[in-house]
Amino acid sequence: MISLLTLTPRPAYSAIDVMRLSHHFGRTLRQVPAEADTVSHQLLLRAGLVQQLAAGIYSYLPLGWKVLRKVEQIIREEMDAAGGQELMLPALHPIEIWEASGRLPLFGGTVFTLSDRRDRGLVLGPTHEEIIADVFKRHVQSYRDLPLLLYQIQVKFRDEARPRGGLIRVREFTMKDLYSFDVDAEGLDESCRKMLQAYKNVFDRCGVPTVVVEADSGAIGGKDSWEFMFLSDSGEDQAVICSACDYAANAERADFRKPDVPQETPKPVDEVSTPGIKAIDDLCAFLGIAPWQTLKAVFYSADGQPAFVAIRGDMEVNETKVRNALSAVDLHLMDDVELEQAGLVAGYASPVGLKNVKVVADDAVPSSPNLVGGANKPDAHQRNLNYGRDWTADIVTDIALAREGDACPRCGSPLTIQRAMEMGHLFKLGTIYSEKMGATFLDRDGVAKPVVMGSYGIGTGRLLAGIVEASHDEQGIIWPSQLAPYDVHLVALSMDRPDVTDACERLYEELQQAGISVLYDDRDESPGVKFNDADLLGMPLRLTVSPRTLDKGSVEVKRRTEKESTLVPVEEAAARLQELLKQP
RNA sequence: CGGGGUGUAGCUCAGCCAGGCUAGAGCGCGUGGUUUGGGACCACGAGGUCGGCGGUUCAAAUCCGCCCACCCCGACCA
Repeated sequence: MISLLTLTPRPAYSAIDVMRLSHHFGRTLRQVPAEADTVSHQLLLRAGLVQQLAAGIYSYLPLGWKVLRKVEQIIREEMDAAGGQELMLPALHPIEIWEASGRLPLFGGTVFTLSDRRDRGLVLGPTHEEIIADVFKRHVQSYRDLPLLLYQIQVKFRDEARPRGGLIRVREFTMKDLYSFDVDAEGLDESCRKMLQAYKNVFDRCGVPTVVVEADSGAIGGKDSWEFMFLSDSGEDQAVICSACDYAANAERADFRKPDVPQETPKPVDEVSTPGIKAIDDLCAFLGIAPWQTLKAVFYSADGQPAFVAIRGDMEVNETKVRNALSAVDLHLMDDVELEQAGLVAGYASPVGLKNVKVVADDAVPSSPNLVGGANKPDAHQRNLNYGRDWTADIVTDIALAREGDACPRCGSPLTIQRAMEMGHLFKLGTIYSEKMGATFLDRDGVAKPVVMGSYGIGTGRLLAGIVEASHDEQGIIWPSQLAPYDVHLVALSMDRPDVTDACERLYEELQQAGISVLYDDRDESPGVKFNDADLLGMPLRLTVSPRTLDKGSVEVKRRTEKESTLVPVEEAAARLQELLKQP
């Protein structure tokens, strides 16, 4: 064994030791920056992990980057364990590939587009299904090559209408996307199961509690999709969760049992004067009836076409369901101008006798007799409207929004609604991309078939925000030990005391020799500053060395998660820390 | 895109309504000194196109107009 003394002295150019806080880049903030609203955003800024450049565009500073890389490493390990193979795809895409898939309009304005010097159209990739399908089709010909799981961890760009919440919703973001390729639906099921487990592992290892919910697949497409949701008030999504069984869904997608209404024989239609009465509540009060006895009309513009949406008065419209029912990209409530152009009278509209307007009715409407609806003229309503007899819809399907207290579609117990952050999303794409992109393989019988695809994403920056949301206290971040930038925060009190600095230097070396990473606060700061920074930065263990502890031949060890500290003899400190690091 | 809010020093903000000296405070930063177990103290100091452009005025951080940026709610969104 070579003695340490025989090693060449450190060359001068490596003299900056960045694990000493005096040299470490990035500073802590005492005050909360005004722009930060959510807890994670505040802590990420205060601890000096990230810095904002523009709306939804962030720099990662050394400490934040270190953690992000650990997050990526966990993801990488779980993807590899599931049989995934990592590759790297371009961020810059020729616009033609997006035109080929026909998906550009679906993304609308959220795709960043640009031109090269020859005026060719390019896209800053918002996601990579098209690109991976292209890679696939050039390399895979046979069913023997399947199943196949390919993934990438890289930057993507989406010009979000509204970035928000620090890292929760950004415009330039790093995302892990894994794409699965299978011969058939059963294969896809299996790949999807693998990913469900892999995702569960990732979030468990990151210390973020998640629930799996049924989701809407939006612009990514496909038949089924699930989201991993972290229930948090800082989230921008709403999760509908059954209070009794395991039903859980994104509010965009959630179903519920609609209350049955008494069946009665249809009565004759009868017009009633309702001056100034427009809202359902007013109508009910005026006529002395309940909301479920009314028919509510809501007007949307769906890709520029007027749509009349009819739903019973005791329910609200779920716009995502309407959008899906109409296969529309853009859906918005009609404004006054659009209403007038379509010849509709807000507050008194009725589907009866309506022409040239697409009518969508909720599926509870046909079984709800004798409803009160508008008369298609001001200040009047009609009683006893009956679906089938008086009017029909172009589409009858579920378009109702699940609300707090509604009955679970599975067990009938009350549903709860909670704010949530979408941590991961799994899509069963099927063959929609492979057909458009010509990604086929030859099956056992030599027949070319479109490959069955799945896509599975995790936003790494958002996950970082979720980790901080899930693990912090009043004082700052509490890193799960597997993600902490350093294992130990070494705090020297009284830097002017040689016994303190000597002990710290020895411990600093000794711990590193033992494979423990150390952030050493060697600054000439007061104890309060150092302790507060240690709490804010959130390393799992704090090791304090001061004249007071050295008088007892000891140093002080404290877990970030605990209030109390313990004195440990200096010579036992390294062993003790090592032991503590092994226990979660 | 609709609604609301905010732009003054690295950060948090006051000053603006009621125009008027070299534009302020706290924190942070630099120098020197005193301190040292939960964001210490003293002294001195550096640091500002008052978001931008235009207008009104003898005079604009302050009043008016246009624009831009950022934040929040909604729409939209993986």
